[in-house]
Amino acid sequence: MVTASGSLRQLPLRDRRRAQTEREIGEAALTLFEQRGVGATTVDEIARLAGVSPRTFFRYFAVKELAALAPHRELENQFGEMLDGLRADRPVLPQLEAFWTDMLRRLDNGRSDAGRQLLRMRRLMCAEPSLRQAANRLDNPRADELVGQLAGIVGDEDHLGVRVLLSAAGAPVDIALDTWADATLSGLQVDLVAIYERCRSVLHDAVRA
Amino acid sequence: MVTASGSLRQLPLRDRRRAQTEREIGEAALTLFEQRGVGATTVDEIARLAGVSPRTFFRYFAVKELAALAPHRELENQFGEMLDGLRADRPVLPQLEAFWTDMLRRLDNGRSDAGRQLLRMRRLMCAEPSLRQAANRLDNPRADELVGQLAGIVGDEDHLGVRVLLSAAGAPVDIALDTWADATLSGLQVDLVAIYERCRSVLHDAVRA
DNA sequence: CGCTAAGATGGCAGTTTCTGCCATGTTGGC
DNA sequence: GCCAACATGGCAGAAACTGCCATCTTAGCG
Repeated sequence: MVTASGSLRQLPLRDRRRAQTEREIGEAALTLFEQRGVGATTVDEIARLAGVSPRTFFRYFAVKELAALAPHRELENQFGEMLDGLRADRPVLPQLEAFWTDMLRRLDNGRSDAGRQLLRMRRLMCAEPSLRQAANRLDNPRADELVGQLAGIVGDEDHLGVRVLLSAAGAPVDIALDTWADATLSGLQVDLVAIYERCRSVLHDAVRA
Repeated sequence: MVTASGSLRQLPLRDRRRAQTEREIGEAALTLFEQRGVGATTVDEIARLAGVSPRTFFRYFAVKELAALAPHRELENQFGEMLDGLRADRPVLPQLEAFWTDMLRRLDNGRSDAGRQLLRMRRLMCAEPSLRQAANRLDNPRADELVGQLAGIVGDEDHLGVRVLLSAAGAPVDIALDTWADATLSGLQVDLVAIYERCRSVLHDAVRA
C-alpha cells in the first residue's frame, strides 16, 4: 500500500496517494474488462478488486468506463501541452501532424510503457463500443478547450477554422490507432507510424485530387 | 388515436402505428428536453406525455436521449442510400461533398420541415453534451456499416482508406451544423451551405498548403 | 367469418448506476 | 499538539434499464 517513501518528492503525499489509488482502480477496471467484458463487470467488483468502496470509486470516475481510459487522457494532455508551443506564423496542420508522428513513434509499436498501456486499452475499445463511447464523452469537452486554446494562438474568431484543423489532424490518428490495435489482435506485425502515414496520404491525396 | 384510414397505404397498419408512436415519443422527449433540459427530464415524464408506459418507451429507445435524435438518424439513412449510387471510377470525396452540399441546401436554413426539425435538435445538442454523446453512440455502429458498404463499392481491402474519406467528408458537415445551430441561437442570420463551404475551404487549403 | 400465431403493450420485480448526506478517520500547516 | 481540509465509507434513494408474464390487437389463412 505504501509507496516508496524515498522517491519522487515534488507533489505532496496526499496528491501522490490520490494518483496512486486512481491508477489502482484503473488497473482493476482494465483487468476485469479484459476478462469478462465491460457490460458484465459491475462497479462493485472493480471497487472490491481495487480495495475501495463503491462510493469512493465514483469519486474518482463518474462512470465505470472512464476508469480504463487513463492512457487516452494522457495522450490528450500531451497534445494540449504541445499546442502552447505552436508557431502561429506557420501552417498549423503540418505542425500538428509532426507532433502526432513523433508521439506515435514514441509508443514504439506497443513496446514502450505508454505504448503497451495504450495498446491494451485500444484493443479493448475495438470490441467494446461502450468504451469508445466513454472516450468520446471525454473528448468532447476537452476538444472545446483545445479549440479555444488554439483559436487564441492563431487568432480565429469564430473557431470554425481551428475546429476543422483539429479534426483533420485528429481523425487520421484515431483511425490509425484503431487499425493498429485491430491488426495486433489478429497477431499481425504492423508498424503504427507507417499506418498513420498511410492515413495521412489518403487524406492528402483525396483532398488534392 | 386512429390515423386517417384512407391515406398512405404501402405499409401495413401495424408498422404505420409503430412509426407514429415513435414520432409521438420523440416529440414528447424533444419538448421536455427543450423546456427543462435532458438531465432534469425523466423517462417516466416523457412516457406520460407521449401516452405510453415507461416499459414501452424502452422498447422504442434504449436510452432516453435517442428519442430526440430522429432527424439525425434520417440524415444518416439518406447518406447510406446515396452510397449505393456512388461512381467507383471517380474520386469519392467530391461525390460525398456534393451529396452533403445538396442535402444541406435542402434544409433551407431551417425553413423546410426537415430543416426545422434538425435545427431544433442541433440547438439542443449545443447545450446538452449528453445528446451529442447519444448521437455518437448512434454513429459508431452505423459508421462501421457505411465503411463496409463503401469499401465494397470502391474495393478497399483493409477499410483504412474509406474510413479516412468518410471522416474527411463528415467532419466539415458536423462542424457546419454546429456552427449554424449555435449562430441561430444568438439570433444571427447565417447561411448553412455557405458555412459548410467555408469548412471545406479550410480543409482543402490546409491540406494543400 | 372464425381461429391462431405473431406482435404490441403494460405492469411488476429486480439489478445497476449514480448522487446527497453524514459520520469517521487522516493529513498538512501552524 | 491543534485545527482545518481532505479522503473515505456507509446508507438511503432516485433513476435507468431488463426479464418475465399476462393481455389485447392485428394479420394471415382455411
